[in-house]
Parts: sequence; structure tokens; C-alpha cells
Amino acid sequence: MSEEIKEKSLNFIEEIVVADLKSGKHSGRLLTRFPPEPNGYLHIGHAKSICLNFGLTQDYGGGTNLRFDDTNPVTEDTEYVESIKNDVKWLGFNWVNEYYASDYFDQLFKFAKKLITKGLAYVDDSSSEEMAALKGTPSQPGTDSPYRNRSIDENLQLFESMANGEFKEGSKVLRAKIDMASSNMLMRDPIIYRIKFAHHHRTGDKWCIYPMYDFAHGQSDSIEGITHSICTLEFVSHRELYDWFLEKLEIFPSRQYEFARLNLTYTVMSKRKLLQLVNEKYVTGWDDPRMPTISGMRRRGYPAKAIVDFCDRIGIQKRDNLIDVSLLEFFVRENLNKTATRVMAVFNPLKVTITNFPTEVGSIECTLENNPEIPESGSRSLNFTKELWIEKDDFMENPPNKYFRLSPGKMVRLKGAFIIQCDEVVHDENGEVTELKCSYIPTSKSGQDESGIKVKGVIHWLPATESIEAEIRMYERLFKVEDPSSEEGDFKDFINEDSLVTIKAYVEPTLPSFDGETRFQFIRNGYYAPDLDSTPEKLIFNKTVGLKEGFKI
RNA sequence: UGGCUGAUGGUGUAAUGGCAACACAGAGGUUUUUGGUGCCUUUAUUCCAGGUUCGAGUCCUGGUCGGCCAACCA
Repeated sequence: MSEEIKEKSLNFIEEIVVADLKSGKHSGRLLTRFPPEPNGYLHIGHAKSICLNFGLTQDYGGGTNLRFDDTNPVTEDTEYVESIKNDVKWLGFNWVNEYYASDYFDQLFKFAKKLITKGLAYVDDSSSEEMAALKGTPSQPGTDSPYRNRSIDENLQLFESMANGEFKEGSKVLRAKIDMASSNMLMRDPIIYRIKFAHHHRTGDKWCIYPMYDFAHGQSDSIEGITHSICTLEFVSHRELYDWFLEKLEIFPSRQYEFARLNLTYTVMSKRKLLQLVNEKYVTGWDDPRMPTISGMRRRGYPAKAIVDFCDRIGIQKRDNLIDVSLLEFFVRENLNKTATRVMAVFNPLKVTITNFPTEVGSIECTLENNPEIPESGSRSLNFTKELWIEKDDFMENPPNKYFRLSPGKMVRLKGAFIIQCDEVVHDENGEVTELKCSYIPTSKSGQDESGIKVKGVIHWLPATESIEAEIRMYERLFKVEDPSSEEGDFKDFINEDSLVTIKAYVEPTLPSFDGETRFQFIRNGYYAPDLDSTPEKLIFNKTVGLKEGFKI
């Protein structure tokens, strides 16, 4: 095997990992984690993080934990836990451990008391307004809280009482005692525990105090022995605090590294905004095929591999980015081109009557290949009959130059069947074309063409009486502007009202026999996937993505 | 008027002091029983000003512009 090993350039995090492994840091151990908060569904931005974290340990050894960052019981729910696990698995990744920050509540409580004991935390009775007022601004230092110098004993006692439910929600918090004049706002005595009389999805009513993110995340990393804790750029300023806690608590020094989150054109990526779209019914749910969620993309028909390939291609960097959604669509098409079963569907039927059809025959069986990219994929049959449907767009009475579909007097091949010639155009009283009378060339059958006729155009068709109806959900981008979040005003003002158009179409009669996992290419049209709600009795297809458009009139 | 962070074609990503490359998007051609696919060609890039160096996208200095930071969210 002297295969040329292509030199892959490493992203900056891989470089760090490789260097750490080489230097023997943590005895060469590598452990990452993917830490979602179970308060929403995963989206394509999370996929980037998933591919990074799991990809690192796939490439360099070690493992990745799935850890739910469930420190805020009022927004979190097991529904989200289940969807997140399902989505990670669907993308093709396996975690070594499933953990919850709430698993560490007892330990975190002890850590807090240790901080108090070291004189590094205190209970503050200030209201949130008072605290905000004393916090200062990024360019002006804050002021010490009047409660900042309580004794260690008093703090310990007060904190225990907080945990025992002796104080009202919002009346007291535990704060780290750091530096109210720090240029980093997060170091100005951050709140580390607050009172919430809320039912937690895992710990139930055991606690009425819950740690803040900053007091849970780094410690959870440390407890698990995470070597590389990877997060997005907005956490850069949290790193100083992250390190401070680990140092003062004298626990395993996990390290945090930050990369730029993914932004995609014509969509929004914050969970807050996505939740709003769901709650306010702009979409049908988290898994609406227009959503940038993993479940939405899955429902739309995006293959997991296309998403992973996309994430590999966009790379990992620290600069803000806005990636063209057409790059994602490229990977979807690339994948589906190799896997989708080719079938024919007619969206806007125009009747074609074959005037010279041998009526004594009834129908002529034609054989169509399932996928030209995969010769072994086999074939299926479709009947060529006297009355057919073709697409309205495939006929023009007065065609422009270079239009090589059907027009009066011209010939075209019906895909997988015969060459036909348009002899007569039938109009209604408004001048609309209602029917084409055509003759077919009996010797031109696909695969055994002896006619010697060469035609430029090939169009799709269906037997009029044998094709069946299906509901087609046509999706377009959810927003009318490239970057809804950066526009002035409410992002919802830029929603594309035509992002879902439901239509009826005719499809081949064999379609009900395929299972729900089959991905289709409606020839010359696009890729389509059976919707979750589709049944053999009522077929429903989601438009995954269109084919690249060539000729435009 | 603070701190942190970043800047390479239209969009992304590489080049680790030595010919600025790859993908997507765009344009053109070719093949094709999908105006798809494949194949070929092509347009277009180092934020600015100095400096170091034989040589700078890369190193240094100073600017400019962008992003993040003042939730009892994560």
C-alpha cells in the first residue's frame, strides 16, 4: 500500500489536540464532550459542534461524552433530551457516557461551600436591579455590594438556609467574590447559585437552588476529566472565570477552546428565535422541514451524510461567517444523486392523446431504470397508454430558440418510452391549451429504437388513467433576506410567506410500494422524500431540494 | 471613553517566511434517452500605512473595520 497520503490541513483545534497528544499532556488522554441544554431541538449549528467534538475523538482516539447542561429547570424538558439523543445518533455518532450537569448538583453544592470557606463567595441579599446598578458598565468599574463582607460562618449558614428553602425566590443569591473593578464583566462577582422553586426534569423537587452555567459547566468538565472543552466564541470571556473556578477549587484543569458558530444564509440559528417560530406557529413544529433543525432537515429528506460532509467542508475557525445555504444544498444533491430512486411525477398535467395508439393493445409496457448512477439498482415498469399526462411547461405553442421540448409539429422523446410528434393543439374558449394530439413512432421504443430519428428533447410523462395522486409540499427558504438577524427590526418581518406551497401531483402507480426511507428524484424536477405523515393510501412528499436548473426561458 | 477577539475571490476554507490554492456560487463548452450527473475551460482574492527580510497573506509597529461582553439564560 503505497497510496499517496493526502496531507490534510488541520484546523486550529486539531493542531492543539495534536500538540497536546505529542507533548504527553494528560498522559495522552483525549476526552471531549457535547453539552447541549435540553431546552430546544438541535440545529445545523449544533451539528458543526457535534462533528467537531466527536470527529476529534474518532480521528485521534479517546471518546466524547454527551452531557446535558440542565441547570435551569424552568426551560428544560425531557422531550428535548430525547430529541437531542435521537439527532446525535441519526448523525452517526456514539457517545461513551450520557451525563447530566444535574448529576453533579451534590458535588457542585460542596464546591460552593468550599469557595465560601475560602472566603471566595458570599450570599447577597440585593435585588437584581440593585445588583445591576452596582455592576458598572464595560467601561466603568462596579461597586462592591454592601453584603460583600459577611463572615464565612454567616455565609455558610445563609447558603444552607437557601438550600433548605427558607428564603423566597429572588431574595438571595450566592456570588463569587472576585473583583468588581475587573475589565471582564463576568469577573465582577458573578452569581453562582440562585433560588428557584422549580421542578427539575431529573432531580424533581430535591433542590430549590440551582447553579448558574459558569458554576456548573467547567466543574462538570473537570469532574468528567474532559481534556478539551470546546465551545463557541461568545464564551471567550467566560474562560477567565472557568479557569478561576477550577484553580480555586483545586480540581482537574480542563481547558476551554472557542470556535466561531455557524451561520447560514436565509435562516436564523438561535434557539430563542427558533422557539418563537414554533410557538407563534410560523412553522408546524421543531421538525418542520423549513427549520434549520436536524429533525427538520431529516424530515425534509436531507441525508445525515450530507450534513456531516457539509460540516467537514466549512471548517473550524474563529472568524464570524455566514455560509451560503447553496453549499449545504450541494452536499444534499451530491448525496441524493447517488442514492435516490428515479421516478416520474407530473405537477401540472397537460393531456396528450396518442392518435395512432393501437387500441386493440390497451397498453405497452415500458421499462425504466431506477438509478442510472447504480446499474444494479434494477428497473420497474410503467404502461404507455393512449392518454398520457405531460408537464404543461414541456409544451410551448410559440417556442423561443433552443427550446427543445414539445411544440407544434416537433418531436420529443418520452423518457423510457417512445418518440412522439405533436400534430394538433386543442384550445378551450379562452385560448388555453387543453390537449395535444400526438402520434407516436412505434419503432422508437427505448432500448430497441430502430426509427433512426434523433431528438434533442426528452420529457417525463405518466399514463393518465393509471397514475395516482400525491400531495407535494413545496418548500422554499424561510426568510426573504440573507441574514434576517442582522436586519433592522424584528426578524419575523422577513419571513417568506410562500415558504410552503402544497400542491397535488400525479406520480407513478408503483410509489406506494416503496418504504418511508426511500429518497426519490422526480426526474427533471428535484429530490423528494416521503413525509412522516405519508401513508400508502395518502402519499405525501416533501421537496428536499430542486435539481440544478439548466435552460431558462 | 474599557476588555476580549477577528480580518485571504461573491461565499467558505487552505497556504505554518519561498509560484496565493481548493470547494461552492457565476460564465462558457462537452457528454448525456433527466436542460440532472460526469468531464473540460473560465471570471474573481491577501483591510490600510509603514517596517524587518534576498523574499511577507504569514513576522513587527500604528491605524481602520467587524464580532462578543453590563440575564438570578446557556
